[in-house]
Amino acid sequence: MSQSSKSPEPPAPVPTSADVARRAGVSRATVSYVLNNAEAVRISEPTRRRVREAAEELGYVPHAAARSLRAGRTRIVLLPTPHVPIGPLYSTFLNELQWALRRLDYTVVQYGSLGLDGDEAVRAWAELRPVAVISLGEITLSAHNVATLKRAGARAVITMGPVGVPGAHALVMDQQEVGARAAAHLVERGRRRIGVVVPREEGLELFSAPRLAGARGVAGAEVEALPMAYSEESAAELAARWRGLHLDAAFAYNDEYAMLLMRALQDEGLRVPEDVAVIGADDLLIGRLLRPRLSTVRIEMPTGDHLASLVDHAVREPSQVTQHRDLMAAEAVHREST
Amino acid sequence: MSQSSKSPEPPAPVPTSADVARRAGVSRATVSYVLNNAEAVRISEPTRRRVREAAEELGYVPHAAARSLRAGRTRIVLLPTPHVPIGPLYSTFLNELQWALRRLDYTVVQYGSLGLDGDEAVRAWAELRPVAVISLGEITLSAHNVATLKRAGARAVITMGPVGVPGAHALVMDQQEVGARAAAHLVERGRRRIGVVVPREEGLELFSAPRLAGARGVAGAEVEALPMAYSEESAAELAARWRGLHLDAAFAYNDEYAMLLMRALQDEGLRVPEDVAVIGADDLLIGRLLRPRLSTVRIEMPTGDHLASLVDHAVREPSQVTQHRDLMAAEAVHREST
DNA sequence: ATGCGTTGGTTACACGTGTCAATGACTCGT
DNA sequence: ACGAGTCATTGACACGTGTAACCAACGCAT
Repeated sequence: MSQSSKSPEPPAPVPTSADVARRAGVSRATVSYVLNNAEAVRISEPTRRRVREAAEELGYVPHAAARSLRAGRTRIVLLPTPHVPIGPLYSTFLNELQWALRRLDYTVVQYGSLGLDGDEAVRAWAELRPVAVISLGEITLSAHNVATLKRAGARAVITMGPVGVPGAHALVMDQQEVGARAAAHLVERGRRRIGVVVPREEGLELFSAPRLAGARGVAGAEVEALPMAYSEESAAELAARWRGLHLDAAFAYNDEYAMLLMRALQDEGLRVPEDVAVIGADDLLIGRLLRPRLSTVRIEMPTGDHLASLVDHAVREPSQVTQHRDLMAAEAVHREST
Repeated sequence: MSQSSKSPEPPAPVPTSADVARRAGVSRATVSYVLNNAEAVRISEPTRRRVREAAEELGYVPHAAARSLRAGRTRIVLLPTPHVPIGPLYSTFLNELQWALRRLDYTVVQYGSLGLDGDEAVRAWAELRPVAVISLGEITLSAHNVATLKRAGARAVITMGPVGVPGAHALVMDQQEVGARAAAHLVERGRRRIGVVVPREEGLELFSAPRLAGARGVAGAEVEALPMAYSEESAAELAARWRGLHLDAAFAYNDEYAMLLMRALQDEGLRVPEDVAVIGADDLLIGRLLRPRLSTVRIEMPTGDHLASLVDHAVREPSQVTQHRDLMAAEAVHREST
């Protein structure tokens, strides 16, 4: 609509610091000094003003790539995110983390592995020369991978997977704990045969597999894996054949899956918790809205700000010693469904 | 633990293409040609092999910043995200979008406005020289802002807010429609005095305000705004004073808020839908689990792939004509709570 | 007049890459 | 034997920035 003039396409090249210099009648170096508030060099106040005005008038914006090329380092934090919504708990955590990093003046780059194998994915990451990498464990990186990243300028490599990697700071978040707490809770309350609901959705194995394994490891519990998709149909289908499974308890990947299953079981005429105990995970608020109220496993996640400042610290002080911290705490919360 | 040698700190500088050239015994130009599979120039097969091997052995990884500096353009898509979890519907949409963009070989950069005013935020964005910007409307950008971004190399500026911006491709997503549909549905069913639940959480006004306004615009409805936080306490508090409000219906920002309120109302002894009709929005799966089943407004969002390919198209063919497309369709879904 | 510190600025290089134009080495047709 | 034409490769420049080293002019005491 508001097409400019008839001018065909002189794309009005983006102004550089040289343009600013010309306009202010000074050298490019002076421009750089002024705009970066360099204190080591003395520039007279009138000149400073002229430069600032020229920059303003031209709408000058420095070129981040050129800048970090010259500097030899970036402020990029790479955050390879899984390509499936992991659940509300992690979504909010990631969101929080991003903002905390942004506040510390980092540039957060989302980068998926995109089906590449580990080495290729890491190479792709390294191209950006990130100053830090926070891997959630979508791809498990080898010691060699960590070395590659570090040589490419990464001063901190943080893995949040279930297992630490040599050379990387590890924030171990062992999802097994979640499964273990849930199963233990059920066993305590006299249940023996536990069905563990495993999402059919791809990409969630990263979290669901350890949770299942954790449940398996609890003494006194026989567990059976039950694949189920996140849909009413799938839940109904599972509920329909429930009686034949001879289970007295269910532990679902998630409160959402647990709610879905519990409703389907009730619709099937099964009583919760008398006939079957149901427990979820993540302690979502909505889990408390059903009746009976859903028992769950509360997970103590590190706060986004905390992790961000930890990253920041690691960047400033690239301590040789690779720290391992266990940041996960999980505890069963008894409500009414168990 | 596995501290390397006693070597103090020779940080083993990251290898450049010059290093590869030296090792392969060729010039840097050749390396570039080989590694980029340049077809215009013919390089003998043996040389190609030598170069590839040298690169492999050194673990050479090109420097993205240098590359895009030279190229004069990037593949960065800037995605300024609101700093509050907007809701499951949008979370999954954004996630989908990111992956779709990644598949098209774009680099997605999350960048928050960080409390800066519009101009400053846009300047910060422009530093990255993104090839495209997808604004969700967290900050409303002026025509001047769009011009700034375009001069900085953005070939597509896409706003998803409620209103188009001159110069930008606009994917209008008018949230008012949602409120209007909800209110109309309630009026149709004989309700007159509608309480609209508005989240207390900051940052959601972006979505909640238009939805409220949309409800206000419906003839035959008296609407009252009811602030409520996303917590059981807040919901209970609102429910406790419900009778005094003399309302016969509630429209909540979200299915989640609706569920929270509905449960609180029921706990207060009010019958749904007899005493009060409740309708939510976003058509979340869990909304169907409560009894009565929650009525809602289903929102037809563009798929992530669709938007991504639209971005891609806009980047390749920077059509002068700025398109406006209305991508939002909303319809009320009647279940049991209204 | 010479030496010297201070003020206010500039010149020149480096960062790592892509690519145009030029250059040898070889083959070939006459 | 000699220019014409391919083949394989290289030298040199540009992209936009930050900063160390240098320099002109000035004031001022020797």
